[in-house]
Amino acid sequence: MTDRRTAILEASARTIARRGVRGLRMDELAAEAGVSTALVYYHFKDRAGILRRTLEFITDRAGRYARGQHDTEGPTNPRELLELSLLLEFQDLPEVRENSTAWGELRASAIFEPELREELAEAGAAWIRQTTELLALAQPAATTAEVISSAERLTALREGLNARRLGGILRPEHARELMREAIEVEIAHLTTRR
Amino acid sequence: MTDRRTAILEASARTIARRGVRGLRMDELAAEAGVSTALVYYHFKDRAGILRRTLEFITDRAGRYARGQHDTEGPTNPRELLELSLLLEFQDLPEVRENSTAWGELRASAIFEPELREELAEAGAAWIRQTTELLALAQPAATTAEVISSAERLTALREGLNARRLGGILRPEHARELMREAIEVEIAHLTTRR
DNA sequence: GTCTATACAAGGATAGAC
DNA sequence: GTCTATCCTTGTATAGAC
Repeated sequence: MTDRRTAILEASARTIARRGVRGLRMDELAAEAGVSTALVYYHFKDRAGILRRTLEFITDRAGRYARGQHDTEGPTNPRELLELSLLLEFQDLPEVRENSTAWGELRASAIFEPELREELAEAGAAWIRQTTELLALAQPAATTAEVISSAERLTALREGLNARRLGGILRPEHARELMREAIEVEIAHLTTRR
Repeated sequence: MTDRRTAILEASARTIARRGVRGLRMDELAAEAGVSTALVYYHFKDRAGILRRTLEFITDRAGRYARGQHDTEGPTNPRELLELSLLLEFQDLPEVRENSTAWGELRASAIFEPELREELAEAGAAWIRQTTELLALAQPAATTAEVISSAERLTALREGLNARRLGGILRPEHARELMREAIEVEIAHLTTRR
């Protein structure tokens, strides 16, 4: 593959997705990456360091992945782009699932690891921004404030549904369906308003 | 207070809310409860045991708390009861905050601790049931299927908003506002339908 | 940059007395 | 039921050679 550093980050995402943040062991991570534990420390200083960098890595990868989708599918209308972007996470592709599992784990653990919070807040804000833009395109008549509120609800719902799906108490198809309906409901709300 | 066993469970909820599941240390828990570590093991067998029982304890306490609210506020209409029940978690009372922080933590860790999943799924289902009932009362004309979907979205949104609030990237008042609007939007949706 | 070997701390769990 | 004392596994981190 690429350089060792990247290999370690990939291994970290994979391991976190499989065992959780609490279950991430430095030696296991090293083995997964095919390097020695010492090298992990050389590149990332300590455990907190890999966590921070892994969150960064996952965020970037999710962004790349989402952008890739948009390009492949060709130009479509805002409404369809919105669905595409909000439903992406619920696809049952291994890579997507790994990313969102790891993401969910890191998000949860950020509550008690202040170091991760800034990165996390930024990623969350970016999601809201992107959703707001697409919603505004889909429904130009609506107030900015209302569009933002809708975007906040949709992204928060997405995370809530994802948490349930990862917990195994909600099937992916059902999550997708609920998400799709929510988009419909919010757009209808923005339409009928005044 | 009551018996030691309960004291340990209370201490566990408190400690998980403060340090997270990952940060829960048997000796710290024991100290918090004012007992020896050995006693914790005597009552709960092992670490997984306290986690399981703490989840159970928190679920019960949340239920008691919610019911208490309803009684105190006196009989109101379904719509108001619905708001009350869905907004309860976002109040900034220490006890409520502790409960929902610990709950969020346990939910997140359940992904990797199958033992917790059953309990968790049941609690989630109970929330959906209760919300469905209140929604159906508030909007008797709607289809059962549609009401259930709305309830699923509202409860998932509640969890998503709560995760953000706990992560410190969403203020409680704003969470409440978004939740309140979501109820409005969903009820409007159920009304206009056919 | 990368490895082998190892020090060292932390934390889960139990034995045995009261 | 409850405590004191302690064991011992597991896991983080570093020293030092290549």
